[in-house]
Amino acid sequence: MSDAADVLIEHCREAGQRITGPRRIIADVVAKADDHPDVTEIYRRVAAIDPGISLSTVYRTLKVFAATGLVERHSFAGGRVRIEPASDVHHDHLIDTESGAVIEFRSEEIERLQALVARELGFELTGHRLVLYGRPLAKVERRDLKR
Amino acid sequence: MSDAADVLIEHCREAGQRITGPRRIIADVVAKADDHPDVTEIYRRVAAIDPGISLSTVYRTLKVFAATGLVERHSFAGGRVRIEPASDVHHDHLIDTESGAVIEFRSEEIERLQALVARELGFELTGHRLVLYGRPLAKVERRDLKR
DNA sequence: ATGCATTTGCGAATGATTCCCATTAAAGGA
DNA sequence: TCCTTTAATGGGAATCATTCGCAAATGCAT
Repeated sequence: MSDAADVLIEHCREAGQRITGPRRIIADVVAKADDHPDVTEIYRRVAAIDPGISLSTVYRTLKVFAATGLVERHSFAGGRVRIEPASDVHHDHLIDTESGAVIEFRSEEIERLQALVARELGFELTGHRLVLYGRPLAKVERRDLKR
Repeated sequence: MSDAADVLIEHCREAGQRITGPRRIIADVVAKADDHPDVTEIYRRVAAIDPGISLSTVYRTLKVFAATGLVERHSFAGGRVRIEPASDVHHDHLIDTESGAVIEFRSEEIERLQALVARELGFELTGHRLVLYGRPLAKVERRDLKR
């Protein structure tokens, strides 16, 4: 049981949620995940620890965790939702279109511009979702990397 | 049958696709849509013109149009795909979290920064998806709208 | 007009996610 | 520690969007 999982559990308790066996295990799996797994994959990992835990419970628990802000639910490419433990520092994602790998990044400038754009349109920015899709540059192409 | 629909049809023909009755109607409906309807909504509008057209055909045709670059398929909030006729000028979307309305916008600066960020990470930006979520500012709140 | 490959319609199939509900198990107090 | 209350669980059915399979219909080049 990792420290990060303990943090999840603790927040969960503070949110008035019961701390159950399944939730401990799901928290543990999610806390350890650094690869944005989908729900089915989380279910697999959970089932590897306790095969008795149902898919329904995984879905429900993830929803609870998400509502409490403990995990984020992304829907990158069409279809299934992918999960990542919430981190205090917000970040966006870049998807390697060749390997499917998910790279995290953060750009203060983009963040700032988004809020600005929203305000110009008459809105208070309450959230956003930015996903970049890119093809890895060959080494030779990187030579003229500016800035 | 609008001009825009004719353009769709023409491109479709150039792409080696057969121009059928259903496709004409779907092209017409899509070309007229300025509200990012989902597939079911398009089906409703199509069926209002020719009730014989099946939902499958709508799905298939939209996929063909999308593959040919004639329409874009977004998946904003969880679940269903939403359609919009492709325009030559790229834009992103802001969702009014209170009404669900979709507002289009374009920010050259954000576009530029995205490409820059991607390059810094070692990628050539091939696409992106940016959705802002915002709450409409009350009139009184807008008074100090900067810039 | 004719032949043939594409499309279509319709219903069944899929896949992800949610719902229902009887059973089980936390949490808090006696 | 032992109840009581109430939320959580398991598992299967239900839902929703989307895709498939295939026989019948229809564009389009000849």
